[in-house]
Amino acid sequence: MSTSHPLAETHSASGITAASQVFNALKQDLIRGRFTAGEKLAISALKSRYQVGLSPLREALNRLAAYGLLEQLNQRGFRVPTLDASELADIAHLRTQLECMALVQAFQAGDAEWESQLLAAQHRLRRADQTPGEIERWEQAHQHFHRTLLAPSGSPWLLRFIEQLHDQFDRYRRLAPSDPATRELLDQHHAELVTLALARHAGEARELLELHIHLSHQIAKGACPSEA
Amino acid sequence: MSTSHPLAETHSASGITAASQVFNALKQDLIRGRFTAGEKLAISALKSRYQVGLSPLREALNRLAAYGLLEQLNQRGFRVPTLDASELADIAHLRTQLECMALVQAFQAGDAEWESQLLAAQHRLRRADQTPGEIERWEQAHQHFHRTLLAPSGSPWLLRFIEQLHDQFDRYRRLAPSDPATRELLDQHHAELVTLALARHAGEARELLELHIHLSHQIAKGACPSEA
DNA sequence: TCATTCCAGAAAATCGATTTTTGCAAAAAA
DNA sequence: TTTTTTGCAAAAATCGATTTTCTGGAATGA
Repeated sequence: MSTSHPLAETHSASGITAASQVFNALKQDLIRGRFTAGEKLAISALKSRYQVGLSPLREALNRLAAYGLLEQLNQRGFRVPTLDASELADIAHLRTQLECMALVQAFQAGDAEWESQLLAAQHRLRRADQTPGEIERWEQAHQHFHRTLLAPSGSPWLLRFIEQLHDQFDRYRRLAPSDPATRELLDQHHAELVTLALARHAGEARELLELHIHLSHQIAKGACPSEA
Repeated sequence: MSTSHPLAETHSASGITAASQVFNALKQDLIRGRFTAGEKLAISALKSRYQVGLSPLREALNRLAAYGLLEQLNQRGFRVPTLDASELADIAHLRTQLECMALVQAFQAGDAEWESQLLAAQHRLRRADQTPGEIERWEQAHQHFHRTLLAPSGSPWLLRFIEQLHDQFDRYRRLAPSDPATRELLDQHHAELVTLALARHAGEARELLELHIHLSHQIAKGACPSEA
């Protein structure tokens, strides 16, 4: 657990269900690592933290459990999944496989509109700082970049799974320390990916994406409980 | 919608949460096609159909929406997803990719225990009839066979996605008509897959699995709304 | 001493009622 | 006629209270 967290200043953003709001807020907090891995969530605490009633809260918890960001114990509530090096390896490996598939498809289907959106996304990512105060903006730009890169892939289910794995992966990555030099290197990958995308060099892009995920994996490992 | 459906004779099977029970029952009914594709679910009707209160019912609906067996409209409840030929193609294609990946891994990791379980699963599948009265038993044996085939793959997330796609695929397959000759052919595949698995002929098995899914896809197409 | 049973207190799950939102139809205005 | 507004029933979403289940420690018995 961590600091307090008001859900919304302006009471109830119009037309959006309370359950969805808690879902999104909780999802973000889980990915950001605001809860301790393995922690059992006290429902009444969440209730006051997010300022909602039991029903929408429980609906959000159920959705998150189905999504894989929470574990549901039989009659003992919900718990934050633990971090585990072998699971991270599984996630990283699958990400590589699935994202490479989507990348090749995107290269075939991507049109001029996609190219401009990709350039725009990369530009926004470049401009965002990874400084503590701006980290959320950067994270959003980063996610948007990777999403844009693969978007033209005509496979909704593939993109869905990739998104899910990305969220899982980020649980680790955002908790792990990283040095500026490595961050710089990763950011360089983004730029090179754009270049390769515009030129439709699928093979090279594929290799670079593999490398990109592999390096991210190395960093993310830092979040795993130390080995005995 | 269809016929009535009592959830449980013996009120509340011990230790299992009501929400989970509705979840499972609803999930099965959705996969079996007991609801019309595109239908909007009347919550109060489900309430009496499954004999539960609102809270556990809504929790189940939320979980199913996160799983992809329901769509959640903004403030207008839940609807059964429509059947669409292009989505089916996406599902079938992805199944091929993912299951082939898992198959190769399973062939490497599978041990003697796996081999016997696989033989057992295939035997049970052979003995089960696809007659109307026995169809549920066959479906269960069929699912168990495919699950066993890929089980040794060391990738929990891959298996999770495969399971999810399988459920999606079955929504189509179970609605589509099939002739006995084709069914016989598919069942032959199962037997051959076992043979190839025992011999660890990954390449041939891979091709056969591709063919198997492709043929299933052809059948499942029959469930899609007719083209204009 | 160790294992088992029993008993609050706490937490989760569920229910019934209330509040909010939607959908539709009838009335009013253009 | 066509479009917009208004009002009301139906449905969804949410709340507060109740019921059920779990947990850990004290009491009991071996």
